[in-house]
Amino acid sequence: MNRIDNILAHAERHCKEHGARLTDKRKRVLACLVQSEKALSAYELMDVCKEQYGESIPAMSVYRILEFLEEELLVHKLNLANKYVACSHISCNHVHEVPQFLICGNCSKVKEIGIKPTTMNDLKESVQGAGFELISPQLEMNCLCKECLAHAA
Amino acid sequence: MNRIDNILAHAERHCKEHGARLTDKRKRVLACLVQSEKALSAYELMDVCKEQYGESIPAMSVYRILEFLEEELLVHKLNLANKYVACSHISCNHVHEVPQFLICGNCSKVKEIGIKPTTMNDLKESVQGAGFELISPQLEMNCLCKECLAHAA
DNA sequence: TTTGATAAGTTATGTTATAACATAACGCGA
DNA sequence: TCGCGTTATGTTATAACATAACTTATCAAA
Repeated sequence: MNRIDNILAHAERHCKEHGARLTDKRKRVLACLVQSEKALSAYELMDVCKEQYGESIPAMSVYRILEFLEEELLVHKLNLANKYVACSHISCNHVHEVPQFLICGNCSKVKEIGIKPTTMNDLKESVQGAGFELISPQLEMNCLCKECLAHAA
Repeated sequence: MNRIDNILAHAERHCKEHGARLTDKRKRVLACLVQSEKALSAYELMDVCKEQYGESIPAMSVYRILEFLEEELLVHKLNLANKYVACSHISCNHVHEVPQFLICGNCSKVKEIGIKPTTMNDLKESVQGAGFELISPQLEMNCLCKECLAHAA
């Protein structure tokens, strides 16, 4: 059983546990995202599905499927880039913390990292000091990955 | 001389210093942003200019003007919200640091805050540990402001 | 006053996202 | 297994955000 199938199996089990249905289309969209290893827009995802599975899913459906996958925590939306990325912890069984994302501005590669709780707390304090409350401590940061940095240099 | 005029005067001086022209339209767009005290999309800005000055500026021009104002560091683009906000330090004379933004997801109010250098360094370390390099340490965070929190409660 | 550069106008189009309504598939109790 | 409600998907239209490419106007310096 390869990596992708393993992840999909986990995803399926995760959905079943609370009566959500990971249909074929949903599975296919998720599979595309997992394979791509980088963030894709809904429309890019449409194209990839078409290429990989010869099946065209209308844009509207892709958005709905992404919405579903987000609710299931199988996919994250990156608001900075208006793209979507598979959660990198699908096959870990632990409940994962709020993710922080590093997005390569050049190739859309995404890395999900954890941030030290103390750093996060410092941030929260600054925010509260300013009279705001973090809705979601999901930080997204514009970066360059090593490879693109090397190319640029 | 009121607050807005004061800011505009500073902006004008700032532009003059290196030969950039703060034209009437640019000044008007900036004035709208400063007055609004919250983030506006390019199209909202169009509407506000129309209301406030009875002048309609085509969307295309608004985008170009925003681009100019960004280069002059008079305006920041918030990628998280696809909106634009006036820099809150126009009339300070000090060179300002990279800003961090708190964006109220409900009313688009924006607060520009500084983050402790130590916190920022912690972040940078985490990022580098993951093989990425921050392009811009301009963080944008989805928040709720006090007022909206109170309303919601 | 010509000229060259910058700014603004105009039109077309690309990209991301949602609304609104129709149809299909699925799953459960009668 | 039939009917029915729920959920998923299809379809079409349109909103919202953004850029490209080309034209015209304005301004300031030679």
